[in-house]
Amino acid sequence: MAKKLAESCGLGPAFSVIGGKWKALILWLIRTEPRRFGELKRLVPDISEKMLIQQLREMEAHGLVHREVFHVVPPRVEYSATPLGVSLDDALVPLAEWGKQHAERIGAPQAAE
Amino acid sequence: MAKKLAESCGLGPAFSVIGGKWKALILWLIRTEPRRFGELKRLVPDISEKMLIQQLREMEAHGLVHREVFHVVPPRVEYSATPLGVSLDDALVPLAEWGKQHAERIGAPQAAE
DNA sequence: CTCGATACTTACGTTCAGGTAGGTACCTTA
DNA sequence: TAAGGTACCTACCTGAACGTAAGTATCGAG
Repeated sequence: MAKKLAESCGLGPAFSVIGGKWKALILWLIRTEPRRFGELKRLVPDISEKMLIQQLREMEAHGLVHREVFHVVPPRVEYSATPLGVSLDDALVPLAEWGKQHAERIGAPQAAE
Repeated sequence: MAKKLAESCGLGPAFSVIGGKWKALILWLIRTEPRRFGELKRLVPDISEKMLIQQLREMEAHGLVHREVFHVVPPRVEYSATPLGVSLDDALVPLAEWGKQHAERIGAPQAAE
């Protein structure tokens, strides 16, 4: 299969883990500090709760995200980046830089601030 | 439209340009040397002709790929990476490295408590 | 005058990521 | 009793991405 080829450049595994519409953004947001579920919802208002949970669960299964539950009166759950998650985010930086530099040249679907 | 997301981390534009199943692989293949259409077909046997042409055209429109036609007896078309394409491929390298290093860990995701 | 090789093009079908809308369970405050 | 906040879960639906298969045009070889 072509997978051999794809894996030869390592992008296959990487994309399988940060691919999709939201994961990179979520990882970026929890990279510096733990975030609560509702906090992430507010930070990414366009995401549905279903997608948010789904992406978080997948990233947790991949070892990128740590989930910590506090059994307190109003439920409290915090998501944070694991070392693996941080390393992935680091690997994403050059790509993000490239995107920033060439955003205009591309018909960027990126909302300006 | 989602504004701010102050962390508009440039990944949007980047992903819009190398996202999808095949583009990164194609870029990788034409990065070092020009490749003919049929050659790419052979190098990526799992891709359909339709997808190959489609991805190449989109990348050409984004300025990542240069297309050169030779009006010869059996038609000959060569695709090569533009400087922009090369710069994108460079930005992809750390991600590819990450993918290589953690390929196995991802293949077998473990849920730890 | 058909065959194979080139590089596409087109119509149609399927799959799946992502979106919508509602519900659950718990506790607190009033 | 009811409203409101937390963090989820579930079924259903849509649309774009992706795939399949066939057709087009040109030419030289046989």
